[in-house]
Amino acid sequence: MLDMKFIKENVDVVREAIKNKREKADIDLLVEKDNKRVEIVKDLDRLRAEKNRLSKNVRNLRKGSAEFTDNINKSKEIGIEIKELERKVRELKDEIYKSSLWIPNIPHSSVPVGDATANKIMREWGKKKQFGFTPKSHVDLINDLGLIDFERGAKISGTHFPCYVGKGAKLERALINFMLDYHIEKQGYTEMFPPFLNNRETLTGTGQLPKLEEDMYYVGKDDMFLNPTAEPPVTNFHRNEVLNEDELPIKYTAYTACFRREAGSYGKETRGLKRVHQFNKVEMVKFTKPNESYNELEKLLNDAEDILKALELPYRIVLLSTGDMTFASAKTYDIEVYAPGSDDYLEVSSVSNFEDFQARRMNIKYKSKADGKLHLVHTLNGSGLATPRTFIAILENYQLPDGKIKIPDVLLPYMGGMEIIE
RNA sequence: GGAGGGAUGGCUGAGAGGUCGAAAGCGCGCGACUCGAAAUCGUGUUCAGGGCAACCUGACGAGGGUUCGAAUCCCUCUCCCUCCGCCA
Repeated sequence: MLDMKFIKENVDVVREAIKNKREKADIDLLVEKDNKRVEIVKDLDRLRAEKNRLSKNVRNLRKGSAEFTDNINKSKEIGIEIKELERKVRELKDEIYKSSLWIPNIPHSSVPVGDATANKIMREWGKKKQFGFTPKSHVDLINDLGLIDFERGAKISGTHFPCYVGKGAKLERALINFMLDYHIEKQGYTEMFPPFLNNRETLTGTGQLPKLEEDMYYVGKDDMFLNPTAEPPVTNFHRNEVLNEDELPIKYTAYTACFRREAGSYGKETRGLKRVHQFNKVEMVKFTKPNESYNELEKLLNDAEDILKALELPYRIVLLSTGDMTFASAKTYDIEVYAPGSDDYLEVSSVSNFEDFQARRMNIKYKSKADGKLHLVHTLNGSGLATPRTFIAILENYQLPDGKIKIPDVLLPYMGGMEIIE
């Protein structure tokens, strides 16, 4: 959510952002409504002031006197008028609030304008491995080695709900634990293990709602949603709080299962692990002071990259264009890992600065020592990393000529001594 | 699911129809003391809207009601806590 004052003073900037982000929102109607609101509030304030004067004065009047009854009658009349205006203001505020939830965040000036083709590759890391043979796809490796049972996963739940088995399950768990430990021990994040079900307020706070309601799994009986990423529960941890400036930046990391309908996004990614309804992800979330958030964004990106470096997987950093980034983000980097089996780059992480967009929705502030006032914090998050495509990258990059998989060195302690998956 | 208790400023916690935006303590800011710090003393410190200065208005979980006047009385809802039951 944007500040209404800012919107009114920068209508063109907001309009441009809506256009560049391919969103639809009637900014003119919103501004008109808020102007109307202000007009009514002015009338209301005037009436209230008058009524307060009368109420104070009534005690100086002799009970039963003409002035006394006159005062009370006038006060009652004004009271009726006030109630009517209050009702109007409440309605308007409600409409304004609901509309403003559909105004996207404004992209940072460093973000390229355009659709996905305007995305900018910032840098690449690592060397693509040269195989002396034709590398297999992860689907074949998974099936040949029996790491994931897609058919039985579909039997249990439905298609695109993979069921990891045996060494596959172990590798998945190793990956999660390795990433968590890395963020906690090497990068100073505080571990969190949040609930997987989120209420509406939580998902509105981080901006998934109202826009993405159809993309989430909904538990109607309790009006809750399975979390699509750890971002909502972890960021909302501090909803409606005033944070201590000395504690900023606050850094959390959390593993959660993530649930997404992925409606209408099939095509050629119907097989394997590239796009699934339930997957595992380790997420990092930061709360920072406003002037530090872009510096923290770069650090967050580096923290995510460190995981791929430790796993020795080649990747590249992509700066997303205005049309490709999410509703709430001001600037987003994607990290794409190289998968030789399909000779393709796969998105494994998305690292974003939301500035104060989410904080305003969630009402998260800190008290500044500089001016003694409350200010909204900036929130950031990044995956570190999503496991399915990391899993793919490990299999495809670490496959041996005989179809076995060599375990990356950093995962060895988590694999109970297993060095080769066969 | 049943029975009680509660929701007040950054935090803890008083207040029980007008003198309450709200005692006190903590925290924080500023000043004094100090080589410096701690401690101590003094002093300041809620948030939001409108003019954007004086000032006006609103907010004591949310909404509604009673009253000239509500943090304070009544109703509805939400959330939290305790006990019992149920499930694990």
